[in-house]
Amino acid sequence: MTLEKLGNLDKERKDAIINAALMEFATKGYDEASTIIIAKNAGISKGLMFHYVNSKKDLFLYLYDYSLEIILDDFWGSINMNEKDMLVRCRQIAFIKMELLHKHPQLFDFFQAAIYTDSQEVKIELDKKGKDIRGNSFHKLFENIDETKFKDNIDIQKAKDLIIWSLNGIADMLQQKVKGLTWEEINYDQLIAECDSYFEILRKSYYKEGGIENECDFSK
Amino acid sequence: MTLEKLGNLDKERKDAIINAALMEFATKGYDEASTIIIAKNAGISKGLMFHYVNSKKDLFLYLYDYSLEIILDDFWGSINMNEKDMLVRCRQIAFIKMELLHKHPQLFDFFQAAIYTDSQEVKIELDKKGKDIRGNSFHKLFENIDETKFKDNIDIQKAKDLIIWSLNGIADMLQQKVKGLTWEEINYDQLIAECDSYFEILRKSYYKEGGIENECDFSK
DNA sequence: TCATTCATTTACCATTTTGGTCAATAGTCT
DNA sequence: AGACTATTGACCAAAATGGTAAATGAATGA
Repeated sequence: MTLEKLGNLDKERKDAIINAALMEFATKGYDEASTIIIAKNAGISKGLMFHYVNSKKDLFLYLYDYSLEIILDDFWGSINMNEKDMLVRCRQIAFIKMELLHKHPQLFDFFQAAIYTDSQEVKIELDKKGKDIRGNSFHKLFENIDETKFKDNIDIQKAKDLIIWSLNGIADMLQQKVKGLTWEEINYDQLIAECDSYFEILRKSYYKEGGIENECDFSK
Repeated sequence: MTLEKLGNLDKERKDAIINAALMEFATKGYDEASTIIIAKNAGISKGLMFHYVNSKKDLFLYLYDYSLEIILDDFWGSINMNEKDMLVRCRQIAFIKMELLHKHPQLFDFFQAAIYTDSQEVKIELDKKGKDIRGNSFHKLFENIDETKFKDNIDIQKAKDLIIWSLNGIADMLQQKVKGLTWEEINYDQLIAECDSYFEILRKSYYKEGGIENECDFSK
């Protein structure tokens, strides 16, 4: 979804509209979101806003693509896919996710609202896009992993699953601890330490013993 | 939240109202749900429905308590808390959850809608109740666990966390596989086998070696 | 048969809110 | 001044909402 008129705007106004819309949709959901409030918070009249965006629906879908692009670009720009150690990559993912959450809190809030919206008007098209992402991006995350590090007596694919699920848990925990805090209030070192202690256990659990210290580099 | 008038009704009509309301709220969310549709699907007029339930809000909160009670009773009635083996208990939880999902699909759908509703009208009271449950019930789930089975060189609490997160993943996987299928279409044995292969890995990963066969009883 | 009481319906309401439009205005450049 | 664009805000038709209360129907009892 592209909005020509909005795209050719000075950055300031464009951002004002986008931010106002993100916030409104994030807090109220699609149906309850009011176009007049968006316009007001963007500092323009409703009439002008509808001059830039053809309809509420288009604006919403535009925001979805826009947010997704920013987040995904940021994500794939941050992650080092040369790292073949599954656990180190997981560690990266956990922290990148946390950082993204802090860098773009509105975007994440918007996404949560977008995903759980019931509105028939946008749900179908949202589902379509969602499927693509989960299909495309997710399994890319764990491609090219060095499987020789895993213990021999376990099913490696299933072990990977378990690690991914554990990663989800760790990331959620991080997210909860960080929620609402400012960047300065966070004790980053402590967070890293706690996080690493979990990965340490995962390593002991799923990797072969020996050759640990030198092979597995936990530095970022 | 109790609704006197509704409680003193013949079961048939009461159920009709409850089911109609559950479905409507589940599919549309609180705000979008229409009282007239609920009444119609329950086979009565709107006027009569408002004679039984004072307001839309009361009906919604009543359903929340009602659903929760049914599910929790069923859950705690099914689980064997004498089982001290963490992994066996997890296995129980996974399957009970799956069974509950099949027994009361409407209730789960309703809950999902209820939890993710944005409506200011009910959100506050919902949050209140939600906190109680997570605080009370959840940590009860993993009380009284035999910790001697865990490996000595790892932090047991963290290992428990990792197992719980893995359980979440396993349960979600089960849920997805079972979604939409009828009870007969499900290859239960295969599901159990797959599930157990994950728990097998978890056992190898987090428990001490030896004494496995006889100590860990995977029969239900 | 009539009256009373209950269950139920139906017509109605007051209000709110919505996304979207368009004629009028203000501002800017030549 | 005149031409052109950017911007406003009053206005709309329509829907749909939760809730009410008078009217109707059914059942009971004398």
